[in-house]
Amino acid sequence: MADFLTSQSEDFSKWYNEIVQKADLADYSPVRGCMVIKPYGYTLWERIHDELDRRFKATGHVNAYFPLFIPMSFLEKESEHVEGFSPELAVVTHGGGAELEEPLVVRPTSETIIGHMYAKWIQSYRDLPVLINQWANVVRWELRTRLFLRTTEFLWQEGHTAHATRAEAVEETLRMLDVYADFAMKEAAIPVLPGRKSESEKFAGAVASYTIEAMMKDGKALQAGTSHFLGQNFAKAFDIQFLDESNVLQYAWTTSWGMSTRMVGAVVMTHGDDQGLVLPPHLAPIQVVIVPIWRKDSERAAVLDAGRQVKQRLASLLRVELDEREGYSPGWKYNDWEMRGVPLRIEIGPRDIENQNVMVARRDTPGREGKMLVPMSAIEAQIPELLEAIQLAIYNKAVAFRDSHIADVDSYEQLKHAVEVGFARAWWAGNIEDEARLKDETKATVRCIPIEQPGGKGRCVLTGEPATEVAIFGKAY
RNA sequence: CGGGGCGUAGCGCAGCUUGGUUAGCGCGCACGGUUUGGGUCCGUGAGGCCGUCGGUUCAAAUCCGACCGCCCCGACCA
Repeated sequence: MADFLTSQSEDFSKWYNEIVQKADLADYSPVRGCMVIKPYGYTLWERIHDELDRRFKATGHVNAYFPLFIPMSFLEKESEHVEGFSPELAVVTHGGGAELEEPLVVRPTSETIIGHMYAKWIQSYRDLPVLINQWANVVRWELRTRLFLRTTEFLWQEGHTAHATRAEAVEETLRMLDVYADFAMKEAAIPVLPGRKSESEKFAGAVASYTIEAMMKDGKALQAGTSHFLGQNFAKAFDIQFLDESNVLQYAWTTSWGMSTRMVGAVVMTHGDDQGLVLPPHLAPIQVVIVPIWRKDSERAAVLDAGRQVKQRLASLLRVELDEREGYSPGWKYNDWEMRGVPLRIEIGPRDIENQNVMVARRDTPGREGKMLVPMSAIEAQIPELLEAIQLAIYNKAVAFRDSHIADVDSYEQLKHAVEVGFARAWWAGNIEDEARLKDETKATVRCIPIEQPGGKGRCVLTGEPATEVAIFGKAY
């Protein structure tokens, strides 16, 4: 594996683009910055969708769908919100062959239109909480794009909730942050740092934004999911009011939270290697691929039959495919599935049938060390276990990488050095101006103020003033 | 919008400096055979308005100009 910490960022881009291409995840579209997600890439997104959706349902959320078009005036109702998003809006000015009276914005996010609907739906404290999620596409006209990480249009889910009290809304915000962190760690095997966004990095219109930050293989930070406490800002802008138990008119407290197709990019950049994609077993659309091997036509039937039997025995336990393609050598197939990141490969040939075993190869351990013989009788017991072992192994590897590239620093000089090869962790009491200075001088930003704090007091790494919190600093995507 | 690179077959590229046969190579694709335990090998074949427009010239992929587009690095980015 090439070391991207010391190399140019062009090299990392090249490596990343190659994996996306080799693994057959996505393609460029005729429209600049818009990505075509190919079938295999989409199955990966479906896995992410399913795992997240399961968690949303388990926390009492339901799905709904809101329109793609939002009247421009809706965005203008929340001043910070429109200010934050206006540079990146796609605006529809014509429809039905005529100029529209009011331009329509292609949603960059849906707080406004959902806020408008919630105002109609919420009258009483009995209507609360409203816990709705939508799976949708959004458009943000970014100047510079990157497959999966920042595309003009992307798929995501956005949850929007309304609550009767501030405490409930704050609790919801943190609960969903926790859902994201849990998903990232347990399913995507990506270690993340949950924390609060700094003032300058928070969502336009939020009271507080929370994030899970992951470290990519070049030491840069990727915001992998966000959860916002919106206070009463949007409720006031859209008149989301209700009568409480004592017949007093109150503004609701709202939250929003989202995770996007960017997660696919995060998986690539966290686990991928020179050979291609490496997928965590829990997310892999295909967890095990069986490659049949035969030399003579006379062996073909028996080998395929054995392959089908193995597939059938495993099918109820995991996602398994048998590669029956004609005209490709086993070596070619190995390579093909390795590029696609399939965690386990089972090879079955005449020798294996004779010895009543199968050759199993781990994607996360290339070469001979990743190969082992498993008795045919033990596959139901051992293959799922192996997948769990891989899931754990790649997570631990990612944790080890990240932790060895986070430096605790207590001087600005050390911070500058640390963010060149990873994250820095230091006391922070800076304001927006200090953050701007930090970015100018180091290209790094406050990635988050972690939920887990060491306690005690220190001196701000930039200004030297007293500080009560530590922050994570790094360069971001 | 600034800096750099590049537009030639589906993909990756050579040819351009010094204009001149029918524009080439690798991969991929189609067909036939051969092979299959780490990307088999051989043969045959299909596939091109050389980014667009204009200029110079007897003659332009090649020289000149303009434009368009793409990639990378910045700026921008909850």
